[in-house]
Amino acid sequence: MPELPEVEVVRQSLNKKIKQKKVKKVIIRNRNLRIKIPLNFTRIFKNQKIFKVDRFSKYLILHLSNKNFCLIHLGMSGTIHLVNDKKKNLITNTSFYNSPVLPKKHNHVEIVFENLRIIYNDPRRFGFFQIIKSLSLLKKRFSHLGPEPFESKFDTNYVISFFRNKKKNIKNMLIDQKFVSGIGNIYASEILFLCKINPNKKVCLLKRDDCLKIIKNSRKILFEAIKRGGSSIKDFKNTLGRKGTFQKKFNVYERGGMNCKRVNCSGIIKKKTISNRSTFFCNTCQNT
DNA sequence: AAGAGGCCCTGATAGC
DNA sequence: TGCTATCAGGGCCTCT
Repeated sequence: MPELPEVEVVRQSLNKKIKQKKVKKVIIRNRNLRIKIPLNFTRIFKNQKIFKVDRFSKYLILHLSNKNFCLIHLGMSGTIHLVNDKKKNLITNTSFYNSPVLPKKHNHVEIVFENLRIIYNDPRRFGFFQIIKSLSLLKKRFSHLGPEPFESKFDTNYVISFFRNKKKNIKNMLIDQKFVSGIGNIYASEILFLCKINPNKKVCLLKRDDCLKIIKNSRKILFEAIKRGGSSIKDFKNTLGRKGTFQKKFNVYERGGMNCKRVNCSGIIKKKTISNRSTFFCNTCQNT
């Protein structure tokens, strides 16, 4: 579910709440995630301070005072809930996907602090926790990933040379984390709409100007999405939880059959499955 | 060897 | 009301 902007919103919220806090204990409710939580997992956290909460791409990184790093990936359905233990069961000012009511099913991990705990919930179990022992191993862990859109390394030279001789379509390329990290299925469609590039276009056919637009609009979309607290697709019944509002700004995603929002364009938004992922685009202004 | 497709898993929704 | 089929924001593995 979460792409870079949603993970960043969670990071900001977590960092605010648990930075410099000492872990009292970790409770494993269900070890079964994409990577099974190891038996020694709780021991590594015991009495450690969380230096800070970082992020790379769609991965959260907890910096522990014993120099270990804890990666958290939310997969498709992972959510992190902050619970204020002082006021029993009241969820505090929460991070991104929180509902004001604590989920009863699919809680996997609880990290307990003084008067506060975070609860990881994940119905589909595509997310995971992973301990990384050192900074060099952390770098190694991410070595297969391309730069984030915001990095200066993600420039025209990089994009042009990456696209050379590649027959992949641009939609699949944008969600390929080896090319660029953090863009997922929603934002790929939104970025290409701003670029006026057809998602089926083979990347080797893109011009220098197209590459420039891709860089510019990737940054623009992700930046705007973060600013608006991310995108919330499914509307939960509870309305008190804090949600993102960027879904209101979608030009194409989930707008199949509707009119194109671009001024002076009379096109209709099409939904097309590309490599088993739904893709949305305007059949008129994204015709190149 | 690049690129497409299947699969991991549960829940919500649509259609009968 | 209850069945079945389809789909969902990620990433890894396998096959061609």
